[in-house]
Amino acid sequence: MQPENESSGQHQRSFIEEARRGQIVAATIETIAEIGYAKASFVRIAQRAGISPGLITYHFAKREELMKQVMLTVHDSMDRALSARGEGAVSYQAALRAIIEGFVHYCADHPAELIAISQIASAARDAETARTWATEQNARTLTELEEMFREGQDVGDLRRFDVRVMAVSVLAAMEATPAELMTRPDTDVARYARELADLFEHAISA
Amino acid sequence: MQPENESSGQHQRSFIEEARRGQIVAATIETIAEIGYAKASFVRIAQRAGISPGLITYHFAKREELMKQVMLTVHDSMDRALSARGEGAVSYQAALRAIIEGFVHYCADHPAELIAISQIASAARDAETARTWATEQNARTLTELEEMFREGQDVGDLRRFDVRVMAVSVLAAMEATPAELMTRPDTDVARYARELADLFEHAISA
Amino acid sequence: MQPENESSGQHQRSFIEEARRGQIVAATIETIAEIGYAKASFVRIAQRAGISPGLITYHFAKREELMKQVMLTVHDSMDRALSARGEGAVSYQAALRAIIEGFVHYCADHPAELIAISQIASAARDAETARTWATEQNARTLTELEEMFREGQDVGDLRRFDVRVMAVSVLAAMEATPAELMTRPDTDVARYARELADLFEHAISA
Amino acid sequence: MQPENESSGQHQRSFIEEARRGQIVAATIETIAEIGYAKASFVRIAQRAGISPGLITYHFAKREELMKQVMLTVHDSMDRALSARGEGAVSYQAALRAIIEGFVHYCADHPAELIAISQIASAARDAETARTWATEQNARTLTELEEMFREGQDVGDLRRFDVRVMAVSVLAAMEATPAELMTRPDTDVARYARELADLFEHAISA
DNA sequence: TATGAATGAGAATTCATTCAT
DNA sequence: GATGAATGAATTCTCATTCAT
Repeated sequence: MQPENESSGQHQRSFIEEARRGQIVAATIETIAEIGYAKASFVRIAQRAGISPGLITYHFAKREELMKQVMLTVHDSMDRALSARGEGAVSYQAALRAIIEGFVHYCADHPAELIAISQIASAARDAETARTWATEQNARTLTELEEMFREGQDVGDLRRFDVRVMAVSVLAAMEATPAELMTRPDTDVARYARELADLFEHAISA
Repeated sequence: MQPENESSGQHQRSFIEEARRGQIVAATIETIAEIGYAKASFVRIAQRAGISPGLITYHFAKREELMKQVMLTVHDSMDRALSARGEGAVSYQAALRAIIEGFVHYCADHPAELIAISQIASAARDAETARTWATEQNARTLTELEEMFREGQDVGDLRRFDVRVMAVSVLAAMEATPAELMTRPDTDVARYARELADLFEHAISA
Repeated sequence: MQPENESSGQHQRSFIEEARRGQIVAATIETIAEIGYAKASFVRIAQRAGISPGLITYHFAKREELMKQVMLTVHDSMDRALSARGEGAVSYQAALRAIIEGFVHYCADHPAELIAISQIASAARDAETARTWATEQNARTLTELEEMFREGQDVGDLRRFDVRVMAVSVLAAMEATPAELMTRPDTDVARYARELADLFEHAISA
Repeated sequence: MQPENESSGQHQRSFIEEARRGQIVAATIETIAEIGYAKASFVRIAQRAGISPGLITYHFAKREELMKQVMLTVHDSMDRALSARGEGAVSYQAALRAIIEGFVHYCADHPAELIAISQIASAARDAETARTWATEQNARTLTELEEMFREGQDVGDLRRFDVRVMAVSVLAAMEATPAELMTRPDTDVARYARELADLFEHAISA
């Protein structure tokens, strides 16, 4: 059992512990990407990490905790990557383009991460909290997109359309990217990103 | 001995056998929709169908085969529903609209089916062939869409865009529908369908 | 998974199922008696019963259920043995004597059963419900003894003493019997029973 | 290397070592009393003591040794408490009363200790030697009681009864006290002690 | 055809104990 | 003396699949 600080909740982690957790998370991502969530047992993950299965439980009290950490880690990494691009967009069209192109490029650069979180998100087994978190995260993203579209409509930059439908479709199209890039590894990523942004630029503009 | 239900042998099925298979498939769909793929064990499915677990194996040599049959059955049902609407479209825009609206309405009318196939498609456990088949089916659908778009561009009805990106996005947006309808049960389906079609009409038109 | 009838709760058991359950309960009693509760794993119990460990889970959904069934089975057997003796006691002293002597003789005849339930009752692991049930059963027994003593006092047959203390002590003394008989296998059981009854006859009589 | 803490070697313990052992024993008692023997892992005990799990093994070569030390410590504490009361008993009845009342009051004053040793005594896991020692200790106590009763009978102060049965029953009734006090926290301890002593005074007197 | 008892190969999880630091 | 990361064996439980009936 891990010395989880019951009171405050967080338990100050040592350097070595943080490193192990990172290593385990990385091994989990790779394993899921390679053999799929359902076959990604602790034994398999541990083999890849070169540790004993028990050590995973030592660092992550439950399988759920590990999976949630994978989610958090990947989303965090993605957020950092996207926020860099998002700065300084001069129009609603440009802002959406930044989001879409940023996401596509992130997918191209981190395929395993994307596969992992998508599989965890749709896994039924020992991923309840991770899935819940992902759902909430998704809801937040949708709300932000809706808000952006609504603003654009209010100032007259965007045509009148159902902002919810648009937001859902944009997100769906972005999330289809990893599978597409995996299916067709020769895809010209920059072009794909540009075309996807073009598509929705036409869809939102008057 | 069992009926050989593999590819080559094919084995002419009796009426009662066909009926049982249909019953089992239906019970599988309901079970997955209700408790999720991971918990949909043979015992659970058999309970719902009112039969013994052994009988499932008798009719479907492997779990995979059952799941693949679920996929085939649902897609077949969906194809029949869509082809009815698709007839007599007078433009590429109208044809796409027929597909999109048909799909959305199908989702609203058959939620369990959609949940089932989406869970099977993203399950790694004992769904290899089903997933492979779904992937191929997806590829066929994409190709058809691409072809349609290309024709529209060639005759000058549609603007120049990357037909692959468009096809992937259309499919992704459609497949996001079931989750959206589940999350927001009060959605006005007809309006959602119309708006989604509008979106892509703007995206493809010059 | 076992076809546990969720609605009514009970699930009509077949003859063969009942037989297996009985066999597993018997093997559990023997195993606990021999190597102790904590070492009585499913593997050990199954070995003794000559079945596979999985079969135990098949018949008893949780370890707890098995342990509770052991409790119920033993108490039921004991009740049948005691009620035979209890009939026709002509005084409060005689009634208590019947209980005490009956219990002691049962201990002598079924040592393994007694060891098993005592270990389960004091086990912390996967015996929550069984322990709870035993506690309640104990409480009921104590209440019955108290009631009997109170009546005897009211009619003037018994001296005035704290009925609770007496009930607790009688029960404790009886439950100490199995360990004593185990420690000293040469004990003259009939004499032991008689002496124990004598002891409490002196204790309760004026 | 560790301090040899086995029988023969014995190893003169330093002050700090003695202090640590005492601290660990105390933490063990508290932990078992609070969460039960089965859940009282080294990690839990160490948390309560504010030390690392490894340190427990450092001071107690095996888990068994720790549990035995708990037994020894509690019994020692109890012996000191009882011997104070036992001085100056002027009759066999008075001597027995001193023992019984002393024990009951000790139970009321040190509930955690009693819970701990009773759980250890009935635990099968890693408590073999502790249990063995407790059994022997019990045997010694029984022998002393028997001896006392025999003397009383020889001088004619006590009636003729089976001294073994009486000793076993007295001990059993005493050992039932902690559970009773736990079940009924409002019990008047002094009264309970007096009544229990009364009970056996009647049982042994002519 | 159909049953359902039985198997056996995993799965996650727990934890005393070890050992490099 | 003390730490705490790491191990590895053991545990219960799940379930597709088999097979005697």
